[in-house]
Amino acid sequence: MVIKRTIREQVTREIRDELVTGSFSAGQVLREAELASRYGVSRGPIRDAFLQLSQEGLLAYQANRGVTVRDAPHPENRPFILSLRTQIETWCVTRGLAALTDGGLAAVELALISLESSCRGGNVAAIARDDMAFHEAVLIGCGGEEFVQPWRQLCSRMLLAYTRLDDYREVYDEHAAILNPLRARDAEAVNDALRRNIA
Amino acid sequence: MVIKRTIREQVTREIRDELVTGSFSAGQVLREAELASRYGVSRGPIRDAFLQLSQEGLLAYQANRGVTVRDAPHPENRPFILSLRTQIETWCVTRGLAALTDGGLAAVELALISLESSCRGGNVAAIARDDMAFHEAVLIGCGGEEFVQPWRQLCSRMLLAYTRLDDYREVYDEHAAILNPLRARDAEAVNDALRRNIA
DNA sequence: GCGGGTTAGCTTGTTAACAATCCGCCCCGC
DNA sequence: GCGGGGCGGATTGTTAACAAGCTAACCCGC
Repeated sequence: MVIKRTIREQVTREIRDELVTGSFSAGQVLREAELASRYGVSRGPIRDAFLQLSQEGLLAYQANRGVTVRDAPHPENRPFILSLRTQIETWCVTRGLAALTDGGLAAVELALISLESSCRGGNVAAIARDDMAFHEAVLIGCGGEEFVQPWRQLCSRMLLAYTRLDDYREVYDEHAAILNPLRARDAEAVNDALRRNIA
Repeated sequence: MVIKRTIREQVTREIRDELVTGSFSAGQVLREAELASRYGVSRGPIRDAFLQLSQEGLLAYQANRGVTVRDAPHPENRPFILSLRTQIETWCVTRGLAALTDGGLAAVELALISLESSCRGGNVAAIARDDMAFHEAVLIGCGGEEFVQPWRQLCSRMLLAYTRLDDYREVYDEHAAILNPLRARDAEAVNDALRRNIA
């Protein structure tokens, strides 16, 4: 089944992937018209994507002057950002794991399958996307919908420094280690695995 | 001096104010055309505003089905959200207060003046706006630009439950109590005042 | 009466043209 | 040579028309 998406969503995802894989260099100015012709669409959806990616922290927006590619968070700040991210995930698990439904668990399992396939393929952008999607599935499964948006914002800019891709196998293993205690509803074990994966 | 802004920014602010003051009820569907004619602009900027406010967590966006007004965070989650917010602010102060420039301090002072005026006027939306602007000025003054966006996302949805407005005077006093130790570059005292204000 | 398909309308998504703004360059006066 | 004003190209901001999708009411067969 091919998922029908709006052009804005496709374009946003394309640009985000290019940003994560480093196709654009930090500080570079992105022109609406250029990307519009590259993707074969009009400037409207490109503008929407720029606006959204600015909110995600990947682009910096200035009125009448376009958007520039942002840099990864300052190295000094990264541990703190990861700490906030960890707190959100573990807090949601602690509070909501007991209420995880079979459907929620299935969503996490699907995310892991997709991640495995991406790791095999070695596509950096896909791995980064599936990595986040996995954690997001855990969050939502544990009733943390409220935290998805701020959580995503904390994560996305860190993706500009997504460097742990020397060993794809390890990425998969770490997430598999999260899924197992999840099945057993063992919150403490899940949180330990989460901390190991994020840190 | 009248600040020249783009229509999108004006409209975004107007709608945000209406959301904060409760002009729209949670769950209500907002129609692009209706707001466009109300503000006398075309649908374009309204769409942009919807997209941005969805990212801020005030609206829920569904493709082809428009946006609905979101509710304030679940009461159970609020203390944790406030905790995250407090951590960001105090961490930035601890790390960056020493580097606060005179210009940065002046920005905070200006924000306090604006807040005082809004408290006098009793305009809820303006108070909420200036309240956030004050904290944002502190963040930026302490070199926390990197955290402004996630911080803002944590705050904005809490504004849907902005209920401490029975005593405007107290709002002002609490912020004045933050500014004083800021002048003296006393990080610990600033953080204490911040915690008292946020909690 | 009831269920399913169809259609009409309303709403959002996309496009391309037009307006406003910005930036760099050149020219002119000094 | 140097600084300021303004001109021109390029880019973003806004608009209105058009396309696509969803919703709900209606009709028809059973």
